[in-house]
Amino acid sequence: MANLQDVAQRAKVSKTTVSRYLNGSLELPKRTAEAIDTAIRELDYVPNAHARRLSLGRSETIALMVPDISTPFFSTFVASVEAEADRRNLSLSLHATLNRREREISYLDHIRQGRADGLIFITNHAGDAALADKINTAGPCVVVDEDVPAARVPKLFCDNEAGGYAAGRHLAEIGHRHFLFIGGVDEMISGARRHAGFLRGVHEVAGEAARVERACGPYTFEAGRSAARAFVARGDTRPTAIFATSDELLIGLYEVLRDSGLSVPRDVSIVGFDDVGPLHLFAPAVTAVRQPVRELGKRALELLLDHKPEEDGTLPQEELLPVTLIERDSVAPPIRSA
Amino acid sequence: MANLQDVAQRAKVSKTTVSRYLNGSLELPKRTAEAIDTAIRELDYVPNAHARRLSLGRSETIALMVPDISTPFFSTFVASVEAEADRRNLSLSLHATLNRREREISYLDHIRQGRADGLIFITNHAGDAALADKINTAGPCVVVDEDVPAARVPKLFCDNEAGGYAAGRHLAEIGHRHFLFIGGVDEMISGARRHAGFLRGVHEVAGEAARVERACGPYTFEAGRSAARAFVARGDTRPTAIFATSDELLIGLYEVLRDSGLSVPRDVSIVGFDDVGPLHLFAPAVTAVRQPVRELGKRALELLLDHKPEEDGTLPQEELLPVTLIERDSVAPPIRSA
DNA sequence: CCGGTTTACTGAACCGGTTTACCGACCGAA
DNA sequence: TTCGGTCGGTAAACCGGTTCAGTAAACCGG
Repeated sequence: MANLQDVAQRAKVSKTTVSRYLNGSLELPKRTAEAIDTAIRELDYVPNAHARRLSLGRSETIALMVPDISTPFFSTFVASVEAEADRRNLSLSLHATLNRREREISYLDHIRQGRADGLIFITNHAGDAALADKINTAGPCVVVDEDVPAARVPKLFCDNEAGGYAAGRHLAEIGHRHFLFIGGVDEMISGARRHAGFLRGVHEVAGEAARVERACGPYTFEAGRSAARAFVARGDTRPTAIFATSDELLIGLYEVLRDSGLSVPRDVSIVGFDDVGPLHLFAPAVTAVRQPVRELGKRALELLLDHKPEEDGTLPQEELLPVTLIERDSVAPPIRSA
Repeated sequence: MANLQDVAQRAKVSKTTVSRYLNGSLELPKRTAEAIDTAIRELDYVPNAHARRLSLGRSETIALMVPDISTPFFSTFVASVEAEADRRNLSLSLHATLNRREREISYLDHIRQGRADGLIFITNHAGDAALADKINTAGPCVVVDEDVPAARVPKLFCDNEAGGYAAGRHLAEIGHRHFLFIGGVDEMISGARRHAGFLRGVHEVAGEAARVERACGPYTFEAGRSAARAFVARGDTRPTAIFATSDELLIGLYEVLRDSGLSVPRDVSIVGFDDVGPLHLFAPAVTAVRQPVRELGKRALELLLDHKPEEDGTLPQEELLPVTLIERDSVAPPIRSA
């Protein structure tokens, strides 16, 4: 393959000239410019990205770390980051961590190796100090969706508290007084904030009469199924409304409920969270708090690229994107008084 | 940041020694090895990936081009490729083409720039000669899921014909004689083969009595909706069974049917294709031909890495992965005789 | 004590760009 | 005639690894 030198030789100029001409740091008279253009065409010259990157010290690539790519939430997120990256002529290097710490840490080293100029980081487990430390020293990074508390980098979340609040109010206003909140452990802000918001919404409407139970767990199908099985097994002491705080939890929940003979929303009302999958086609269509996933992706990249490292000693900002409650058919007034 | 030279100096050896030691091309006595290890630790040395790549002439990265990342089918595919790439210590560079030729072509140039050592290419429109030419000259590449006819590279598809056949037989065996096939234009092998298989399956069971109509179009929600609207508008001359040949088509179809008052499977039986989304939770649960998406991703990378460029002049192989018909609740015998 | 082998390393070229610092020719003005 | 400035470039260092082709010293058998 032809390189700069070959082009220069053929155009009877120096490497420097060709390089500067191509980067626009040198105006050339028409004759010379044409000679170079011709040489490039004839040799089918394509610049070598590695040489360029080594020389420039950057990779024109940003890395994206997510727990799993195949879930609708993350894949939509990835798609929106990719679109924004492409708009800026950046490559996107994608890594699935499967929520495992050692993978997260090893990928963080990739950044230091120069494989990426910046990182958008999503984890789904409560971060620890070692992880935060890696993040703080890895280079440009933004943390999205779930907090890593000790990380001193820009952060971007959806408004989890407001989402929980909307779900809580909605269910309480329609008459429910006994609730099951599924998902999230308190170390994770999405769980803690959705829960706090839910409590606030419920109590604001229903006062102290309301009872909110909680089934903690990760945002997985299996956690949804297992919470649902426990729910079904309780018989008449069951809450009348469930807030399933992720699409996966909701799907697991739906699977078990559908097999259990319980009917939604007659026997139990349900509100979901995320609303990225085709929840409107489920039986019945699911009322859910919708996360602005595409905006999340776009904004994450903006934050990453526009953020200037702490000018003073202040902490980088934490930004919240608004959520929306989408009403469908999975919520109705309670029949039983539980 | 420390580089190889710094490490060498500190360990009182040469760059060469450190480099070869790290790459395992040199055995060292314990004392020297320890000196180097210590120097690396003390300087917090991390090798520079760009320098390494330039020197080695490869990028330890493979590129993946898909039309869209956010659909369940592609995101699952991406996830499986990523997993396999990670297992082999390769980075994955992700690109969404949005099915646009100029994007496909421009990304293909990335390969020649050395940004990736190989490419897994998926397109969703009938490829043309210019595209095939780019593919043939871009470097290591495999074409997956949909054909680019003139490309002389390994190809990997699911067994579309067998999938169509299974769907056709299944619907015919249960009593249907009048069908609507939705999706795919004939220039695309997935469409052509699914259609051919469907016809074969139907006619094998129902003989010449069977009528198969076809609504061509891309694999999109909107095409599904529009085919469904046309279907609903026909009133009593409607076919009694529909084969919707992608998850997106199926979802569009379901949306319109659900609003139209037609009931599945009483008024119309439906078989889908892909079966990646949570089709088992739809109302009613969808009978569908399942593609082995994860195997597709894993195998694609294997083909890419293990394929040696045409040893003789023969065309690289085309490989087919088997599909499965998953029976659920969207198929029943026809009521009306249409 | 000599020649050959092994051990333990090393110098310098090379990958292919970018960039700094500088140079020679020509032109217009003083 | 000489000085300064613009035009049109260029030589060479640099980015940070890998690797070919050796070499110096120790060792060892005869």
